[in-house]
Amino acid sequence: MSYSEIVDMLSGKGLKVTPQRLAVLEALMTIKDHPTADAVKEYVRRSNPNLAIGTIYNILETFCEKGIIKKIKTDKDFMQYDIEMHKHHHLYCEQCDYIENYYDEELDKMLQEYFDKKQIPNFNIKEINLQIIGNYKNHKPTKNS
Amino acid sequence: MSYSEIVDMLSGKGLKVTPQRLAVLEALMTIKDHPTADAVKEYVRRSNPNLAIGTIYNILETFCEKGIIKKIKTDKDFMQYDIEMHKHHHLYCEQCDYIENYYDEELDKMLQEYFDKKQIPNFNIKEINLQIIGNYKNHKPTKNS
DNA sequence: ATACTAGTTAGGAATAATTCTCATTTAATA
DNA sequence: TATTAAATGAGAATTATTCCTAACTAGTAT
Ligand SMILES: [Mn+2]
Ligand SMILES: [Mn+2]
Ligand SMILES: [Zn+2]
Ligand SMILES: [Zn+2]
Repeated sequence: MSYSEIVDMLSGKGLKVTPQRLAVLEALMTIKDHPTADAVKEYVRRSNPNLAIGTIYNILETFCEKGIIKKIKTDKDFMQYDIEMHKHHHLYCEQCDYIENYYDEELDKMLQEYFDKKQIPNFNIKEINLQIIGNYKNHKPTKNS
Repeated sequence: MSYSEIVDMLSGKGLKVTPQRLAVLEALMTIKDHPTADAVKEYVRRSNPNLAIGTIYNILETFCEKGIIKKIKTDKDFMQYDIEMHKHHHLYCEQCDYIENYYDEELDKMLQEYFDKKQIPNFNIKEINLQIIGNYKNHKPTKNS
C-alpha cells in the first residue's frame, strides 16, 4: 500500500491524515502479528517518542469503527488488533500464545454452502471465524528472531 | 446435576467442597449466559453477601484449570465464562452482545472430516470453535424477562 | 469427638489495561 | 492566511483483575 493510497484511504473515511495515524498504521502493517496497544506503542515511539498512549488507543478505536482493523480477544486480559482484512481464521497456539492467520478458501466455500442450506433459526449470519486451537509441532519464533 | 454429583465432581478433582464454590457453581449453572465475574458476583451475593470478589476470581480460575468451565474469547475487555462443556459453537449478536450456544453435530462431523484430510502444516488441532457473528432477526431478551 | 493441616477465603491494597478530561495543537477548507 | 472542527499530549481516573496475608475451615488422622 503506497503512501498516497494510505492517504486516500484515511481521508476517504473522513479521517484527517495525521503523523500519529500514519505511524500507527505503519506499525500495524509492519508488525502484522496481531499486536497489542503496547506493542504498537513500542514500535511508534522509536520514531515518535512522545506519541501518547491514549492517542494510540484513540486511533486504534477509530480504525476499528471505520473498519480498517479488527479487535481480537483471547483469554488474556489485553486486546489485540488485526490489520489483515482479507477473510481468514486464526490458529491459537496453546503453548506460546502466538496467533497465526489461516487462509482457506475451500473451507470458506464449504461453510458458506453449509449455512446457505442449513439456516440458523432467527439469526442472520454476517461472518464466520474459526478459532483453531492447538499447538505447533515445533514452536514458531515469538517475535523477530 | 444433583448435589451429591456436584460434591463428587469437586472432590474428584481434588477440590474441597466449600459453600463459596457451590455458590459460584450454582450461579454459573443458573445464569448459563456466559456470565462475567461481576455477574457471578451479583448472583452469589444475594445468598452470600460477603463472598469476596477476589474469591470469585480465584474460584473461576481454579475451575478453568480443572476443566470445569472455560473462558470465552470475545472482543470485549472483560472475561466471560462458560460452564457448558459439551462441544458447541457461539452465535455473537452484534447488536445486543448476547452470546448464544450453537450445537451442530453435522457441522462438527464435516469439520472433523475436512481437517482429517487437510492437515495444517506444523500444527496439531485440539479443538475448533466457530464464532458465528451476525444478528438476531428479532432480538433475544438480554437477561431474564 | 478432637486436633491437625493444607487449602481456602475475606478484605483491602496493588497492578495493568484502558478510558477520560481538557488545554493545546493541527489538518483541512475557504 | 484565517477559521474551525477534529485530533493530540499529558496526566488523572476508572475498571477488571491480581496479589497479599491473617483468619478460617474441610478433610483427614488420631
Ligand atoms: Mn488475523
Ligand atoms: Mn457457550
Ligand atoms: Zn506455540
Ligand atoms: Zn441481539
